[in-house]
Amino acid sequence: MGIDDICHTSLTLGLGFIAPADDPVPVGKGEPGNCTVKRTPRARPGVTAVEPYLTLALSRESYDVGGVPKTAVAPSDGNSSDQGEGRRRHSSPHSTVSSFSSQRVKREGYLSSSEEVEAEPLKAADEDDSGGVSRRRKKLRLSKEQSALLEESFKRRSTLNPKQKQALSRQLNLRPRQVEVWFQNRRARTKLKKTEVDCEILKKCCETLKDENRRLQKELHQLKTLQLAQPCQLHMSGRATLNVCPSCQRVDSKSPFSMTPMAHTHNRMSNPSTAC
DNA sequence: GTGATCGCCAAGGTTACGTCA
DNA sequence: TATGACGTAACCTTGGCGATC
Repeated sequence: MGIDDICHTSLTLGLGFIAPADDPVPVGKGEPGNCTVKRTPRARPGVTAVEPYLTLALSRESYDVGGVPKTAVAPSDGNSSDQGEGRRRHSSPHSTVSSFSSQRVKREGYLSSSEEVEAEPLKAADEDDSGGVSRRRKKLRLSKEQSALLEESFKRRSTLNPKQKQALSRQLNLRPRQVEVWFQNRRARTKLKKTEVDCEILKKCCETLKDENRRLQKELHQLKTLQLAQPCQLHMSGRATLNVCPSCQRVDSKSPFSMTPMAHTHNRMSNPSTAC
């Protein structure tokens, strides 16, 4: 299928299709209360409601139980910045066709009735005070219970497979996408925190090494001075030599004239992390 | 075996909202 | 009460990787 074909398909089957704002569609067949939600594609600022987006379903029969076109790419959840992750993702490695796929829709749980968990956050985000279509995303504040459960899950595993995500989203009464985003952000924060901790450790390590270096330089200087003052004592046997580490120039303070190599010193310096 | 596609993730970043001092 | 700082939910972009077709 070429680009032209795709374009024709979009025009023929889906261009300008908008679920009527006053036509709530049922969501969540098995959900308690069988709530309804206005799944209205929200317009971008300055863009009319007929902004083209793709759908292959024009009739109500083509909706799944979640009330969402099974193969449609709706304009995601609506505000200007979060338009169509599925439209833009993999723009480089994947083709235009691919980026018009239903990735985002699937992620949002639109494709599968089993994935449609709840829609209240969407509903809240869909309408402004005047009952019209809001262009702002409604930020959800997770409850303490939700946060605790998410944290607990994150402690067990920092990534979720689709089943786990689904189960967790049901348990939390959140959309799978929300669980996914939470885990992504959580992983990012964890890594950032770890990086900060590592940075502090390295700073301390660096200071320690600087101090040690200064001390060793001083020690070396003293020994060189001593060597100049008493050369015969340092070459009494003709075999004894200063035991100086070639990399850090440290002299074995316990036995400066030993014949044994300073393996421990080399190891310490070649692996700075063990030095701290 | 190879290429296209898909799904997921990481990394690095932005935006917008809620909270609090 | 207004405001700025901060935390964070939600999202974007680019790119990598494994699985599948």
